[in-house]
Amino acid sequence: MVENNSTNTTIKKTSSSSLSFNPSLTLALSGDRDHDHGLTTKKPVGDHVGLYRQDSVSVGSSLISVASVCVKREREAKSGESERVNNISSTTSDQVEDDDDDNSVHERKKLRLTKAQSVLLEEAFKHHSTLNPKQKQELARELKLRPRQVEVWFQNRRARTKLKQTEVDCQYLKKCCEALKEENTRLHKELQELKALKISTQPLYMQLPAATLTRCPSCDRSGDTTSATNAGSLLTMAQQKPHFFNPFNKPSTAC
DNA sequence: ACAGTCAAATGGCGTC
DNA sequence: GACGCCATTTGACTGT
Repeated sequence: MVENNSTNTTIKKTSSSSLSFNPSLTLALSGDRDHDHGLTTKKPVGDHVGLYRQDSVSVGSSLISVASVCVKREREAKSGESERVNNISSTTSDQVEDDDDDNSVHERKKLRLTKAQSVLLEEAFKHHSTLNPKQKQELARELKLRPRQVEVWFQNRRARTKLKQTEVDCQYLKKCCEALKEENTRLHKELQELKALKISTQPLYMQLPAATLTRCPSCDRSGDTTSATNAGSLLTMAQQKPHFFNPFNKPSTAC
């Protein structure tokens, strides 16, 4: 994929040797970079840059013409550079698609959309996050871009939206996690308090460490208090007093 | 000069 | 086969 980047044409000598690039693609002048980060380029640009300083681009139908005019003027400004560029850039988007693969030069020059193009694409995205072929063609025609470029822009835009949503979800889950941790800590504390309370009211033999409470040989019930996972089961086990096997007692008296 | 960021573009893969 | 999604690459640009 190769684009006719006017910025490069102005600044980089490499573009002069790449006039066989697909000239139908529109590229933002360096002056348009301010739509990305609110900053202007520090590089020198051509005389036609001023044409693109349209910070107050309106949305809606007028946008289309704004974008088209920008693109058209950009191309007109480049008319002196290459006759071929001029010829093809004045063609329709259908023709734009034709030379997708035929250029032997496949340097990957990156397109920078103009602000108007970006705004129009954003507007379109607000209405539908995906485009049907007809919409794509139409949008591409309005923007003087190849349909594939419009398609790619929408794909990347969807990816950005998804990423943003993932970040929002992540933040929400983090908050949930924090809340659950707090709740868990609180419940643990409560459990300890209940255990302490329970033990202090139990008979002496029931306060023996779990290790000393072995399996009752006669009824095969466990006396291991570690299996009691909550205060309720603790209570149950306490009520089943005969099944706690005290090794200090004679087996016959265990149960 | 270099690292970091953003976004256009590519290629692979799955789905319809 | 066209299309969308995803991971990745790559070029343009900024900040230090």
